[in-house]
Amino acid sequence: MDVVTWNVNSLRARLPRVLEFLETESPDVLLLQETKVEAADFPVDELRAAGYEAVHHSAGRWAGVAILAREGLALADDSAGLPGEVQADEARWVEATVGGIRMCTAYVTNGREVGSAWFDEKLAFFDAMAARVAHLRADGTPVIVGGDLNVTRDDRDVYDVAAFEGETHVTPQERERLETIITDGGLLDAYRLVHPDDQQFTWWDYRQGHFHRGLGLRIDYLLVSEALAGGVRECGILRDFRKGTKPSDHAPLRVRLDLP
DNA sequence: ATGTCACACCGTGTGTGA
Repeated sequence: MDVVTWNVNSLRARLPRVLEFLETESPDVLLLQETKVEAADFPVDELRAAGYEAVHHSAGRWAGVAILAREGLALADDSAGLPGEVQADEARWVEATVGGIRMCTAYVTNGREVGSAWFDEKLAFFDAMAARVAHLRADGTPVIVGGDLNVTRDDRDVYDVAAFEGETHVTPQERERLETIITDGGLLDAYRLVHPDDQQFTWWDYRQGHFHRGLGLRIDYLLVSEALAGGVRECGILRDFRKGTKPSDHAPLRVRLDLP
């Protein structure tokens, strides 16, 4: 099974690239973040024409998450929102079951400035995520949590640690919470599982030619239950989709796994 | 160099969020 996570930075603006992706890569499941679309405007028909069913949690011009599954795969028991999240109207979490796996996707709050109310909201969102994945673990259902978690796991995931001194995405508070999500959820970071020593990024600022200069962060993740980890064959970042016409500032991240 | 992008708004630029 191929599962991909991709922050598309507006599904309407990115629809041509998303349809291109579905056509050329034909993932089984595509987890989307920052769809930035009203629920009534979600492109259900275009995606169905491409052979994909969707569930989504949409809140208009900001945030928004969705799960796409290839036709023929049952996309069941979808649930929008994260229990315990502070801003329940922001559309940052949705989950559904596909192929016996509980697929969860998150678009974590940016946090803006360390110490701000937005930063506190970000830490609270991580805490709610940890509680949710612990609950799912207790249920015994295999889980994949994918999304833009807006935090680097460690310094290898940052192009220049000095450039991020005092900034969000690199603080111990954020990183400790990511580790707690991984530990409490019984999860593994699929990219690190396959690439224990590499430095590759999933996001590059649009400005200053950062992509072409190789200046990015690894802030998008696919976290898989331990029960699935043995089946992981491949995990990689599809950098080509950060190139070309009107790209997102994030590249898709894909895991290929054999189901237990 | 806060240098890009996307969205809303009666709009042909400005504010907001990333």
